[in-house]
Amino acid sequence: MDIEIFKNDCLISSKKLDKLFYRKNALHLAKSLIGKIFVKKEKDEILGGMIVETEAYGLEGDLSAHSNKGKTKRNAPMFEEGGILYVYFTYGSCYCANIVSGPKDSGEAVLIRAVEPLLGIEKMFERRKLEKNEKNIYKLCSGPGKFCEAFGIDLSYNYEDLTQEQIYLIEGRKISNQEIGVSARIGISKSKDFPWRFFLKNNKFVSKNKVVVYEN
DNA sequence: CCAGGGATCCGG
DNA sequence: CGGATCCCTGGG
Repeated sequence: MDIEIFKNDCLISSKKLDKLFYRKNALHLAKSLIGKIFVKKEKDEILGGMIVETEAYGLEGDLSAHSNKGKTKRNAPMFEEGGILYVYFTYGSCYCANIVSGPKDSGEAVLIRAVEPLLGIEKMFERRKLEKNEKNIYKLCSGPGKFCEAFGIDLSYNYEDLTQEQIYLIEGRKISNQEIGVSARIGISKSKDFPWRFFLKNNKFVSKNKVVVYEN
């Protein structure tokens, strides 16, 4: 079963991304994930959204990465080969989803910080317990915890293989380098100034715009 | 701005 | 063990 997504009346390529796509390092992956479509198939529903904001974690010298002090039970997915999900629970309230990158044992991942909802929007309003109106569309997935809540992602999706049928990414629209903004990552206290956050410029679905933006 | 919330990690 | 911290969110 193939799916079709229309955005601005243009059919977006539905080519599923393969294992090789996820093997690159987290910084490179974080940037190339912008514009890709995250797809989750449920029992009687398909959820989809364009990734508009990401952060890279776990490369050399990154003190804020969960993997920075070696493998533990929680961060173990980060040490798998790229192409699976790493989901964790934080602040006693929400889940965050990362896409594991690089070869096995590299300890790298990319946090999905925001997506632009495209499919299954009704369901997302339901899960996020938001009144359905124009303004609230921007609150559905504009943060890592919000995204997981809207898409129904919890610990049962930890280690989920993105080359399988339930959750995967498709090609989406081609994004040029000039369309991608760069900044420091949000909500961390170590390795604060690393310019490892990427987002689609002028997109209303990114989580925060009030951050220092670096030259790309 | 701030408090809630629970898992995880680290030092004693 | 306890206490601090945390890739956050929602409500002032």
